[in-house]
Amino acid sequence: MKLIEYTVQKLAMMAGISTRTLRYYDEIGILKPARINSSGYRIYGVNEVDRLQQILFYRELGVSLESIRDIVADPYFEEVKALKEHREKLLEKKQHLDRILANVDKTIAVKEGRTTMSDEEKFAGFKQKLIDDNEKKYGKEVREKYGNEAIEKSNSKLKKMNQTQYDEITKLGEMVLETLQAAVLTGDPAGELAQKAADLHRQWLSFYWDSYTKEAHAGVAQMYIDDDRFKAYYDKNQPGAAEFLRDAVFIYTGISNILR
Amino acid sequence: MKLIEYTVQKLAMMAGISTRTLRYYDEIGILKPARINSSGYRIYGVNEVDRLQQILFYRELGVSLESIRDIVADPYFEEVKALKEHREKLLEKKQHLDRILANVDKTIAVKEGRTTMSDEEKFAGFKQKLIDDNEKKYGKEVREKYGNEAIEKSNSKLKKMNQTQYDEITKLGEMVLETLQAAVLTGDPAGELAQKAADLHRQWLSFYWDSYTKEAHAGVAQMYIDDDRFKAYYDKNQPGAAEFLRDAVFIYTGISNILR
DNA sequence: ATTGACATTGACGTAACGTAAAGGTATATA
DNA sequence: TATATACCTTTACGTTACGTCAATGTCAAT
Repeated sequence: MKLIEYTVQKLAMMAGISTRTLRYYDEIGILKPARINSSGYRIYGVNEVDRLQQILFYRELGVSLESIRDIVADPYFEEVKALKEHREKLLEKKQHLDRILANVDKTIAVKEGRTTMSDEEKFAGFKQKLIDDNEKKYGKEVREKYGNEAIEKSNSKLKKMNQTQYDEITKLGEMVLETLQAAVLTGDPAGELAQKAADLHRQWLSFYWDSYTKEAHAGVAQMYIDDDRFKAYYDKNQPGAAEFLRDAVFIYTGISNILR
Repeated sequence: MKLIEYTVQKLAMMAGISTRTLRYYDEIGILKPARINSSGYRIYGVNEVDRLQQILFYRELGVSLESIRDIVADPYFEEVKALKEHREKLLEKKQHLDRILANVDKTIAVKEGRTTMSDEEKFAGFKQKLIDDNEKKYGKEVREKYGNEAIEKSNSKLKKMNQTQYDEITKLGEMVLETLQAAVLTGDPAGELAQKAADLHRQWLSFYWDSYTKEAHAGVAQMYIDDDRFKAYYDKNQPGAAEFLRDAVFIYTGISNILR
């Protein structure tokens, strides 16, 4: 069995990256060479090839190099599990592209006079970060407002979150919006769809909160009505959506009219 | 008809970007506000909404802001045509994701012991830029070596190339490689597949050259054999691929043995 | 010995913003 | 009218992930 080794140019060319990138990766400790030969050259082996592959998968998914380093250097890093997560995330990325493609198609239809489109709709597919950004910005304010101690601990939990979990939140946030939109059309906040939206909303919030309580959930939902920033956001696509979500959550939690 | 206007936060929130991004886009001239009100606030209108949408489509495709500015600011910019190009490029991006997904799937199979994979294969999907990078690096050298005057003009043509055309080259380069690999298996440089590879190769080169000549084409193919950089690159996946491509091109051009 | 390809380190620069400070403006409320 | 809050501005510094270049050492072929 011949031991295959690569210098920087060979590995870079094989992987489709620059030699500069390999040196940078050595420098920041994300991909160290197997050894340094007597001339001072970096020599990479099969283990480094496999790690570079993983790095490139994560990079493709937009993960920062710092995060990638923390992930792949973990002694408990499980390669196959990571690969399966890559797979999921890549499929989500494809769905994201589909949403943008749908946007392009609709925009073409608009320009050709076949249909119309709100200014909001023109940015469909570009806003997935918005909902969780809102929670990041206002979540603390909610907790201060409603004085729930369990929720106060959410900052430490948020910091432990890696990119994969972050993406999970993104997906959940989208599902909340989509389900909510469909549920509003039913007009029934106690109905199956509305209760599903409320449950998804709970799941989404649970990423930020160390522990979940129905009171806090209901409090957040009420804030959507009381606070024009949230109300405007949810109502932009569908008038009444914020109020509907509030009603659905009240029914879901069994808590209503207490917070007014 | 009420005239809709947006300040930075409203437009940014709607588009899923930051207010900082909008100010930056104003600064670099890619998206100027419709007007500045008496307080000095940026006010955007429907035209700016549409332009921002186009900017975000291009950004999604990885086009630099400088290029985007040149494209959208062109008086002859055709919106619908651009949208249709976005569509094509997005579909290609999906195909790129499919290649990476296939790579992930195969890598999982390897780790689970179901199949094997070369080091080269481990980077499938990450190398689309490599071939045209090679031409960029060595193309001028070829022209100096063979003294073809028509080819000397390729620098000016290359500079006029926009991102869409650049991506077109990428796609063609891939097709050359794929077709070449299949053709080598036939063992017949005069066969249909081999001649297709030679033709794709010609198309790819034609992006760089103002005018095509058979002599220059044959010269490049011969260089693949004479120059270890090219030979090593093409032979890495399949031993003999560089020589096979040389033979196929000689037959395609009807020029052989002249350049030796 | 010479030449060309490949390696090293060190260093500067860049694209595309994120973040923060200082200060002005708009709006609602007491 | 005063105050508080949200929003706006400009200025300026910092960050991430490299690209580019210079100076110099190493390897292999002639």
